[in-house]
Amino acid sequence: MQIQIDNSSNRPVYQQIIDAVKRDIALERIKLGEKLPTVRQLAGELVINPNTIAKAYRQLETEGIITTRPGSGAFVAEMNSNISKSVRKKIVIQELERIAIDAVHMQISNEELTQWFAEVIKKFKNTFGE
Amino acid sequence: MQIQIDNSSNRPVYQQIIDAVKRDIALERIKLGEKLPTVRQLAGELVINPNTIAKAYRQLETEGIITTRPGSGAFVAEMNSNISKSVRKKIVIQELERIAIDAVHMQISNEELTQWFAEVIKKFKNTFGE
DNA sequence: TAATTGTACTATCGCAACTAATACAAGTAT
DNA sequence: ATACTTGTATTAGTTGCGATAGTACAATTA
Repeated sequence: MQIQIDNSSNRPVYQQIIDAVKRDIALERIKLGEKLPTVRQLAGELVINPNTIAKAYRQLETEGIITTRPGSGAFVAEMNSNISKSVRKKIVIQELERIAIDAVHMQISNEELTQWFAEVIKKFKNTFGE
Repeated sequence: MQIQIDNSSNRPVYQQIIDAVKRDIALERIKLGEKLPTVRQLAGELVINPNTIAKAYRQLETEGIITTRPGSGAFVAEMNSNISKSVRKKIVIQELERIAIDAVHMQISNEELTQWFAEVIKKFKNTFGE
């Protein structure tokens, strides 16, 4: 787990931790069943309040990304999305549209954007759904 | 200009207005030089404080999306991104990665995501850069 | 039994978002 | 010229979120 907190970012710290965990799982840097750093340990490393880490872990558990057990630790859970297919599509499309809009206003060409998309996809190809 | 404000959303109102204007421009619902609703008019329609609209317009002007003139109104400006190419790429890649990560955890397949991407792109194909 | 781990709770601080009211400056219409 | 419209600026106050701090609890591990 290598997490870089950007204090100048307007993205909340607890959210940056959630982002990092999700990213590392998607990139297979941490795998199913592996243990995450403890709340207090991560808090020490990053020099932030343990409550902030706890908040991130709590939300990750709510989302089904990890499972936690007091006395034991936090572990990477199996992937099984509890949201319905239609809702998932809605969410993703919404995010894709925002990118497209941003790209238009940045005067990025259709071809460029498509190529960048392909590059990104390649990075995660091992962990996509079946 | 048809703007829908979602008060239950955690996205700030002024940001939703910015999103809507950018979207309508990217979809060619409003075109170069056309006039936007006045601050007070929009505030009346959406039943929100004029200052909130003003804040959105001010930021849109800063980004170069619109030009405003007191006494006259706000108008759609020409598209010319002032950010460097490398920075633009960095921003877009970052957004694309976040989507990919979300998609992985939602167990969306590579093929599905790619198809959705293509669908979205098609909507905006007229307004992409050259 | 003692140490570790995640959770829960309360209190506090700082900041962003939003509302509100008002005044101002620049353009438009007559 | 005069009156109106338009975006801007300023100040003040409220609300909610993010983060910190300290403490206590429950479950697991050694």
